[in-house]
Amino acid sequence: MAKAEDSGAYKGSGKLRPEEMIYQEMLDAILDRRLEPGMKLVEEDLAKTFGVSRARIRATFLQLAHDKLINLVPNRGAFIAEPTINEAIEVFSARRMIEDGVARKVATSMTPERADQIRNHLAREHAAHHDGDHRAAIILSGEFHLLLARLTGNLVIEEFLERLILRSSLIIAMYESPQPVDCSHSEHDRLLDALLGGDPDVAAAEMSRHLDAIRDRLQLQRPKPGKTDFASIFGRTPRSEAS
Amino acid sequence: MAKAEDSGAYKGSGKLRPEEMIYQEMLDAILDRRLEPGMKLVEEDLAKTFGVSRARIRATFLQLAHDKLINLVPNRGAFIAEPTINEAIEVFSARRMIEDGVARKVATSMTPERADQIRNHLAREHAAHHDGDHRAAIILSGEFHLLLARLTGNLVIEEFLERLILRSSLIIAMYESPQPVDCSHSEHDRLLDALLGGDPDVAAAEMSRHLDAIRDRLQLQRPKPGKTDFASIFGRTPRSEAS
DNA sequence: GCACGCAAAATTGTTAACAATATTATTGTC
DNA sequence: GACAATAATATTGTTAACAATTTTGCGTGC
Repeated sequence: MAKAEDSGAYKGSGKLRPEEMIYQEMLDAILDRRLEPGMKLVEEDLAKTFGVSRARIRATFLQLAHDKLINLVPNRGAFIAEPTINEAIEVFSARRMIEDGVARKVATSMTPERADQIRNHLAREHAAHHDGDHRAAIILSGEFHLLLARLTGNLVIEEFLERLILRSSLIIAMYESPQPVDCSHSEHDRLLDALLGGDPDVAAAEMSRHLDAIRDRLQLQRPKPGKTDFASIFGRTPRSEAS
Repeated sequence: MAKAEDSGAYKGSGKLRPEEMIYQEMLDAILDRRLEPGMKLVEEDLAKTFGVSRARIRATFLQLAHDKLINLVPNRGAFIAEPTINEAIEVFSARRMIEDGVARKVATSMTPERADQIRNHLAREHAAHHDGDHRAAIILSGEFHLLLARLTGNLVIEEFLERLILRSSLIIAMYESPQPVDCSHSEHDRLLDALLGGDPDVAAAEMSRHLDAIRDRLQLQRPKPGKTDFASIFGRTPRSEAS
């Protein structure tokens, strides 16, 4: 499916290191759910697919495992992560803890230029929604939060939040409700209003509400979705078929 | 100096995976400044020292680089990180942003058992100070913050803060003032009082003050210490010696 | 004496082969 | 026909050798 092709065109000047390219490709596949949670990742298959050595794939695995996007099991291999309900709750709780602080800082250091930057981004979000581009909308929604993190001017926070947002994307892809009631763009509008207000407490409260809302829109009651769990799909216990 | 020896005694049951052992040993060496900032880490030397293959060392490097404790330069190798003054400031700023939230959460979820856990830890900190064990004091001081993170019950926060505290330890080791006025144990006492008070705002304010105090005790005015920067050590510009 | 360039050494990056482990298929037994 | 033991296969873990790159040392010319 997602072979490496010849490529070299869409990545600009072609100076990009192949290792980052592979990481990015796998990332995209995970967030697109072309690679489903629980799926086994065989080193040699991937190596052949990308036309690199196993060692390179192994290094990429380490990176993905560090971001909690795959699980590395000794002697067994790599598997797409299957964030549990509890993990999902903890991730959004952690984000609230951090992004409250982000909102506070951004609210108290607002400038006209920064406000324009945010408005600019929101316009793109609205456009994606208008065009019905669900995938772009999800990505832009994440990048909105990343933009706020960047406005704090703190690279440490920015980098950590970037990873946490990626992890959130996997969680959302895994637990989102069948009919995506994705009204988060209007929540982002409200967030901008709060940030422009300049009151750190109000901004933090609005951020908390927003992140809780995202979490609450998820279908976090199912015991464990994903993978090829036919038993849950067909609502019966497995039995052997007649040969 | 820090050879692997035969070892096997101090790591308990001996079931510990060697990869984690190597990471831990290198970590200790970095925080002890047996490995100085800027120092080159040659793969083969380390491989022979620890009696493992270069591949294993390479994997360990990736982990350390992810924690920002070493720098990985393509085709050049690995170097002990030299956090800049700006990085130091950002790390403590990030910690304040996060640990304010931690303090808030701990203050509002305090129980007698948890209070005892904290008091228990403080007793160990005091003991280390009393014994003049500087190294133990620094480690325990970091673990105090980690304990609070653990009390939030959020593994995401705990793991991130663990890395940030390690990074802080490197920064402190690099920038601490010659005469270590390490009065942070009394600040931890005050922090406990604030947490017991139950007021989240008070607890957060006390945490902010404490982290700012640590930062302010650092000698963050020097342009760039570490390495073999003879020019700054001898206060003169380099010149060639007569052969 | 100093700068430049070239060659040698050291070091990292990569590949391929081998060993250890886990998974799957097969066979035999009840 | 179901279950257990065993062999065959597939996959991961590890090692060693080779290629590419950088660093170092040396010599030459100015």
